[in-house]
Amino acid sequence: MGESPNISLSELQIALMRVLWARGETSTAEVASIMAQDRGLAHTTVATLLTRLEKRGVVAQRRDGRQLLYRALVEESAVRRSMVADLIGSLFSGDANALVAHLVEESEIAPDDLARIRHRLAQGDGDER
Amino acid sequence: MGESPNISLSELQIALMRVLWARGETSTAEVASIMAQDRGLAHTTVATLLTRLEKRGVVAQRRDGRQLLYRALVEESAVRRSMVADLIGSLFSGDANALVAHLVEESEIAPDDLARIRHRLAQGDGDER
DNA sequence: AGCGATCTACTACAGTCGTAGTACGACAGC
DNA sequence: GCTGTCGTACTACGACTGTAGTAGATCGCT
Repeated sequence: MGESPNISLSELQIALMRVLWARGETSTAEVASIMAQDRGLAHTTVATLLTRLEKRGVVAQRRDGRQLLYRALVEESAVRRSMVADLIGSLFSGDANALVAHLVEESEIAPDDLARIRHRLAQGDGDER
Repeated sequence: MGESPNISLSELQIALMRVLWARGETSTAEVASIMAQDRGLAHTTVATLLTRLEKRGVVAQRRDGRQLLYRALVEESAVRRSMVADLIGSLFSGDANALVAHLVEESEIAPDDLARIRHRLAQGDGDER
């Protein structure tokens, strides 16, 4: 079964998805107005992007009157999983720890945060929100 | 001055770079034979890839007789920095800690590793600022 | 000197991406 | 009912990628 071995999206595509992830089923117009606001994209551009994502199977499209409503078919976590794995595979020789080490070395996170994260995960464990 | 705000490379390009990073100045033939071995690429393909990287300014080319020798102009750490930052920016809303949390949640690293990494970095400390 | 092996340079081509215009159908207001 | 508006569908186009073939220069060997 299973889909989604390799869901890699561009920055822009992720921005689109982010809207769908946040609002669930969303009309082209709505997505377009957000993207227009955020980065001045023409709404035909957004429509094009969305149909492409649909053709790719990462979103589903449903018609409502003459509008199209889009809904994400992949979850954000799946995309994260896939893209992070790709990055680790290509840039860190598959070693996730090396990525964390890199983050600390580049001061993207403070060493203390590691402890904090660890605690948070250790106790709050049954996450799911 | 300054170069390198955004050095984003594809998986394949990284594979090429990896060779250059590992061996320093390397002839097309050498890179090509490695890539042929690793993923069956024709060596004209590799040559094309290398010239493209050169045009992009990420590697430098030097002629030795009729051969071309290539050398990386960007360091692996710079690419890591840039690509990891991009990923965090687009997929984790700029929150590096969220990336680490993701790694632990997806069991890409064990919680204990965080402590281990922290220790390693704490003592070997090369913190810069 | 000629021939084959090498190597680079140039060209090709399909696929994706970012970006958007144009064409056309439908709906709402006058 | 006609007209402007809104929305989708189709087309476009240049850049970049992955992939490689062909042409042409060269070098070494017999």
